[in-house]
Amino acid sequence: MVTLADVARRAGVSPSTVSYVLSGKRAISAPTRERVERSIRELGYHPDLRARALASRRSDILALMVPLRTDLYLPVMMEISLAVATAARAHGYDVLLLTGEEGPAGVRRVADGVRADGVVLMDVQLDDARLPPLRDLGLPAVLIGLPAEPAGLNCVDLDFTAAGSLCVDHLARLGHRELAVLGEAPAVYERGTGFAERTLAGIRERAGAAGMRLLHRPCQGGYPEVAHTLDRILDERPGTTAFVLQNEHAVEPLLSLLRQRGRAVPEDVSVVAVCPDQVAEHAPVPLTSVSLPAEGLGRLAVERLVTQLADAPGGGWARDGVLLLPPVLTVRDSSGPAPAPGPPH
Amino acid sequence: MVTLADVARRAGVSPSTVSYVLSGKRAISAPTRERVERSIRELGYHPDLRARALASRRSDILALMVPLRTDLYLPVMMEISLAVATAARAHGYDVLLLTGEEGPAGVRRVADGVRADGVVLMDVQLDDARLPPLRDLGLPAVLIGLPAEPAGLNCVDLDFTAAGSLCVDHLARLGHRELAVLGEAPAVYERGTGFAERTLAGIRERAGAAGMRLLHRPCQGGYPEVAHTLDRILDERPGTTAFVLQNEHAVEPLLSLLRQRGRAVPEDVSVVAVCPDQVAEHAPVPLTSVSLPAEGLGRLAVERLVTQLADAPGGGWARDGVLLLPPVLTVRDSSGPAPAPGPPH
DNA sequence: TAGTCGTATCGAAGCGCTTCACTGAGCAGA
DNA sequence: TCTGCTCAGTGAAGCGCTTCGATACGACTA
Repeated sequence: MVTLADVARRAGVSPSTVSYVLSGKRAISAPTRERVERSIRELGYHPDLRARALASRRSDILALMVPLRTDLYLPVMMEISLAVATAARAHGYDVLLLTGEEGPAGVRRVADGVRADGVVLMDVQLDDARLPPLRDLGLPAVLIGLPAEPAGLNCVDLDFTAAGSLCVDHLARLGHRELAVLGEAPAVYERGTGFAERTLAGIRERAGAAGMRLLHRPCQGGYPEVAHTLDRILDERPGTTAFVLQNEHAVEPLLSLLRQRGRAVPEDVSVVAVCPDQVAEHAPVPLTSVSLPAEGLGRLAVERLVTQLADAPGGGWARDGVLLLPPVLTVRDSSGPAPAPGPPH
Repeated sequence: MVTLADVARRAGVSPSTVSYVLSGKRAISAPTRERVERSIRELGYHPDLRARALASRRSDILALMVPLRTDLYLPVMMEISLAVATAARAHGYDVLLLTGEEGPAGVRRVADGVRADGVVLMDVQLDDARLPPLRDLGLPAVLIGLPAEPAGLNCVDLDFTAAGSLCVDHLARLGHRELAVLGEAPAVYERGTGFAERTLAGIRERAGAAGMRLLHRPCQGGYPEVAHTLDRILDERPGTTAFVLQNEHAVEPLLSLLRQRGRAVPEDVSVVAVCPDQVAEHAPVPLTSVSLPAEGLGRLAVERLVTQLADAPGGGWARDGVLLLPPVLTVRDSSGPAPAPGPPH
């Protein structure tokens, strides 16, 4: 193994000089730099990152805690993770992959063992058990999601409240008066996952303002579950002409079942979803949707974390707090004017 | 920060003793061990993993290279990744997340910088550019997938050839004589992704032996693409009564389109898929399928890598070479006896 | 000409842990 | 009684890099 000392010897300089050439933290004359660089090239030297991490007290590693859940939509989690990895690399960091399974213990492990300089947390609950250790240990962090108490925390998320409002605005403008929300799985609400609640809050508020009737039903993905939920909705509110959908697993079943029930989309019923563009575009009927900017969230999280690390290497707290991305609604084929009131189906 | 030296001082022993208590590499008398352990507890000591990595020449980190592709089925990649992370933790390792984007350079970076003790490679091509650096640098590795030249490499994969055969056997036994294969996206074949070819080989061989007519069409996911491919197939071979499906993105569209075309599943047409059980179970018609054991592959890869590291810490090559998991076919609702020959549709 | 400053480089002291060679003490066998 | 073990524990030398003074030297200023 070639070490920095070998490089120094061959270049006829001291090790510190080589180090400074590498880090650029001190001025080095052109001829010396050249000699060192040649020596590096000729020996095929690569710095040992472990030694660097120990001496410099920074590992150039970011930890990423990915949820290990079956009720979330994996492609979104995957896309965020890959965006985090890619963005981190672009900033010279590597990414350590932790699973949500580890919970607060994982945060402690990383902080205590100084494995990473900072951490990105996904799938943040309103009352997230990982936050106390984060605060105690002063580990620089960015959350993708919004806890109940975000004070002093660096958070990034889609503005789901505004997203919900946006969906309702769109439907209200089209003349719809009876709205049903097909939400995430019950477990998602039960464990206090903020984004589901926030979307609903946005929907509720705007529906109330617009004088629309509203029904909300959590819903597991899968045909039988969606069928059951849909039938209940149509039974209780036969006049429902609009759906807001926040569960990627329910997209195919819902569209398929609506057709089976004889409701044409968008002629009889409009559907607006909150989901990734890819899902909206590839649905049997391309969906009018508010896009879930998975890639953007991942990238943003890394950028904020990197900034934080540069500003306060020790682990000072974030300056800018919460950043909510404004939602964007794209009109596709699944939404249209409310049908003229006619005889119930 | 509490260091090992602090612990030693408080316990009244030398640092090496503390180290040995921690690692268990030497016998320590019960009373001494107790004193050290108490001292650790009282000081809240946690070893600095960077320092440990430097001194012990192992980082207890495994690198995982995840593909960054849009034509693969993300949930499978995600499931494998999470299984790798979980299994690694169970063996005391952390996981470094690399993206396929980095290619051979990523392998070099990890090896040169000694960031990880070994690497798990996903999405292995027949002629994979990451293998030469792997061999040159002697980095312990396990591939999930099978390259063209697996000699001396530690590989884990589903036996896709056998999986293909199994599908055909099942259909042949049900009396089907005309078979169509809806494969992965063309790009997947073009870049030489072994598993797609191997499945096809298994199908071809067995179809030939059974005297079945066979048609293979690569197919992108999505409705328009599947519709186009399906129509071509039914046009060229109107008598087709059986489909083998190897593209998760095509599941919903295919079933939906078959129904639209007036072909009942399984009465008129049987469909057998190679896909994760979850996909098969949640399809509109639960699919007879050969399961893709994503979780198992991830776990297995880690176990083999960990074994390899224990056996030959320096990075000797694997002993057992290639391990192909036997495929398992589960009969569900999408396959049935071939319909009696009748007038073409 | 002496004093001052800035620049380029060096030396050495770490970073916190592991590990090897060694020391004593206790004990069995001869 | 002496030898030869084993068992517990110690000390010190690293692991390969960073970083903080200190130094040497030429160029300016006064």
